[in-house]
Amino acid sequence: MKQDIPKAYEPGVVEDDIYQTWEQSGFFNPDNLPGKRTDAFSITMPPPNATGVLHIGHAVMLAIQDLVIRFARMRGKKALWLPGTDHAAIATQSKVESLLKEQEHKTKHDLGREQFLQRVEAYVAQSRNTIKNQVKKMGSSCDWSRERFTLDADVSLAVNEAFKQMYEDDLIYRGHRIVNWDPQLQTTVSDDELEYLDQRSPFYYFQYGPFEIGTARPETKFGDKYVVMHPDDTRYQGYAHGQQLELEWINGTITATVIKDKAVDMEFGTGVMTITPWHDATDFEIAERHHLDKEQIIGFDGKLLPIAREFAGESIFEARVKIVEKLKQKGLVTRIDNDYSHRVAINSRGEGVIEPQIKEQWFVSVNTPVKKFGGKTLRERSLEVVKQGDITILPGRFEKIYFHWLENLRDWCISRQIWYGHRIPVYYREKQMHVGGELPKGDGWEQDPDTLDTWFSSGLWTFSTLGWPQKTQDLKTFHPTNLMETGYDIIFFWVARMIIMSTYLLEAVPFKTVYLHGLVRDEQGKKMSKSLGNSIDPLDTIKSYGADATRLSLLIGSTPGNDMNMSEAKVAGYRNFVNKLWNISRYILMNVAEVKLVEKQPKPKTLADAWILSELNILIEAATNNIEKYNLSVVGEKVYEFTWNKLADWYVEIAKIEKDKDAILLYILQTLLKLWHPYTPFVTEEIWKKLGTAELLMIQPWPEIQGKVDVKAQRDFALVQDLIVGVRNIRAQAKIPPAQKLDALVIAPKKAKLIEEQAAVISALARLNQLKVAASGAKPKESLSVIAAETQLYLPVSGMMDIAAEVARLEKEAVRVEQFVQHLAAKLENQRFLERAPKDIVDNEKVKLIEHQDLLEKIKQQLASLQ
RNA sequence: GGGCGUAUAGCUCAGUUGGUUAGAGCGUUACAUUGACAUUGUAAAGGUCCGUGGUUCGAGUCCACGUACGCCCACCA
Repeated sequence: MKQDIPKAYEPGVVEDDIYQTWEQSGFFNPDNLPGKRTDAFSITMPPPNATGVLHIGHAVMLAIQDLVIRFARMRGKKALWLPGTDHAAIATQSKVESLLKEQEHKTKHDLGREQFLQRVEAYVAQSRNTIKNQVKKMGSSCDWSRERFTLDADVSLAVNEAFKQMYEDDLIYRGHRIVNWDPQLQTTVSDDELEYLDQRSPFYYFQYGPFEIGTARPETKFGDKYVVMHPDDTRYQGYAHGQQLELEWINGTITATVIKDKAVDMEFGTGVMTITPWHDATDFEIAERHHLDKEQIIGFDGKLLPIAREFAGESIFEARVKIVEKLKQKGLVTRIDNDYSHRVAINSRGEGVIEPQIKEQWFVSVNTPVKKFGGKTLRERSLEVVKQGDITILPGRFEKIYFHWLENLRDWCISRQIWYGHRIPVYYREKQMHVGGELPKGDGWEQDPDTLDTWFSSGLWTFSTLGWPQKTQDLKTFHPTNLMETGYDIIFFWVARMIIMSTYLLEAVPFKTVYLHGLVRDEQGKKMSKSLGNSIDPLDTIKSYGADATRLSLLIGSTPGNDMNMSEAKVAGYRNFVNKLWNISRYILMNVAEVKLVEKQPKPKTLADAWILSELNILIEAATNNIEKYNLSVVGEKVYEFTWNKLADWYVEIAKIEKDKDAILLYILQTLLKLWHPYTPFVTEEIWKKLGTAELLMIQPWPEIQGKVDVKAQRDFALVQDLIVGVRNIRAQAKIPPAQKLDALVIAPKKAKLIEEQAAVISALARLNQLKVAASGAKPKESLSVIAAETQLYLPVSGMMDIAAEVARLEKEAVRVEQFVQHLAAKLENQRFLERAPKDIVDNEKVKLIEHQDLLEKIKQQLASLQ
């Protein structure tokens, strides 16, 4: 039955329909998969922000995870890819705040907590579907029936339970600490969410009693009554720790105390500094060490407090200038360095300049011994599971980075002063405190106004999505998950936190393998950004080139941990390939007598058959092994190479000459569609439909090797290729049209002794030339048989020149091969090599020697026949 | 300041515990081509594998130092 198949593949026409078919089949849900499936394979999708739009970073994550999960599904696993969205507390809240300001000129305080949160929820509900539909555009085969949102009731329950358990185990405590305070968003910001801007600003030197101190922040100096120096600093040996000095300062005479502490850098400035413990983390630590007073200078609104007297109520930037002026008048300014550059911390989620402040916050203690870890701490346990190999991080070098980070990890501040998010499950009534998710009985209980750091709930994501703390069947089946695939930029934010939470709460790792993909950059390797105008929108490329081409361009040429460059030209290139695959299929389907499924590998009848089937088997094995090892790019390249350079360029061409290849062509096509499916699900599924089966490709079993790899066929076919290409070149140089008959002769000699036949072709070419050059017109005396008769038709006199070129090429080749043979022979006589090199390498070299001696012999024969 | 990387063709990058005579895609050039392919084919040109030493029978691969670039972390007031 001949089918009418369009000449070009049009992704835009078919992709949405195919996705719908997949979704309706129910096979995204592992419970519906056919057959008996005992092994589970699960991936939890890193949840995109609910209010976001799909960007290229999501696209790469979806492409990789979909590939892996489709592979697992085809290999007969109970494959679950659990999708979700994240509430992204700070980002979402500030987005809604700015909308409110723009549209209604209101702040969140005008609405109040309850109303404002309703607005946020409405906004989230409306934009959540957008990203969900965009995820589908990529072809993501995730189980939407298990989709979770980080603020879902059951997920929140897990969050409260985790908090409670950790509190009861003394792993969560409340304390005063320096936090990064964002006066603009009125919230604390975690260390990981800080960004630094290089700034050039004046650096002032002031006279502070007998000392000269330097600062870039004069406005914090009101309360400075401790002067600190290094205990080993010989310049200040005359001053003793604890010594008190009377001195003139901004607002009159004060008493300063000398503190000796090793935190001071003797090389920096004058080696003396005053400290402001309330607004500087280093100073805070010094103050803690020596039990010094801490005074707040700057309010949470970023304005100076009454301690600043006449400057009270002014912003730090206004006050800075005035204070310097006042000190100048008092003659206390010794010099000003206008060329001082330092870094200013800002909130990466907003724009506020960070002001360190002391606040009462909730913390997770990473250094408290945990009973169930036999006294190990959360930090130590998290290090251990990776060191022991319970978790593998790809690429390996990130394990080092992970260790380094954990070894230096400090307590984790988990409270945030924003409204949107998981509210801290703690209730207060006068001096009573109740920890737990439910409002305690009785009147007058107030819940803590703060919310939890997003990463606290994200840390539970692999199991809160599976029903924990309930002991669900899903949790039992799918946890620990098999793969966590995410960008290397959030290894600390998220990956480490998941390991901490899961090892503690479940006493199990959250995942067995971590695959960290790189950043997607533009073709010059620059970061993509809207302002540069160099970003590629995956939704655009899907529209113009198709989801399959978009996926390929993200999958091939990308290795874990390394950034990859992306350009529209690259996507266009893969669109060409997808179209090539389409046309190969089109040709096969239109030219076979009967389209049908061929499950068993047909018997090879000719050299070309044996060769292509061997190549296919090699490909199947390489693809399977490498996907299992997450060498995803390599597999794409190999299958690509097979499809284009082996199947299309050679085997399909040969099939035009040799007949009776329907079964093999169909078998190869089917196998290839399966191999491609995890990479390019849409086009393969579309072609599969035309094979006359009602079953979906997505649940077909992954191909297995059938039959043996015929090494001899591979070697012989390589010679055939050389011969054909050589003859074509000769003809091309002599401007003679290609000869299909000649190709046919070489590809399918009538006799079995293939190589000899080829030699005969060569020798026939040479002989004919000689004869023609002789211009005698004499008939060849020896029987050149059919070969000569055929070649005669095409071979020109001028071909003699090309024979000379061929001889030159072969001679050159002979020299090179001979050199190599000598090299190998010498090596095999080298005692040290024989003693020291591993046995398999020695054997390998012996085999190579024989092979190359053989090859040299053949080249010599060819040469002889030409001369 | 501490840590982790990268340097291979004009461009983007592979190169698997050291073992052929270093590869691919794109681009360039030549030739062929209207075909299953307006998205095709065959080939060619193009390399000091950043530099200098070292280990080894053998180094793009391992080591040391240097140079250039990138990223992450950090308490220099």
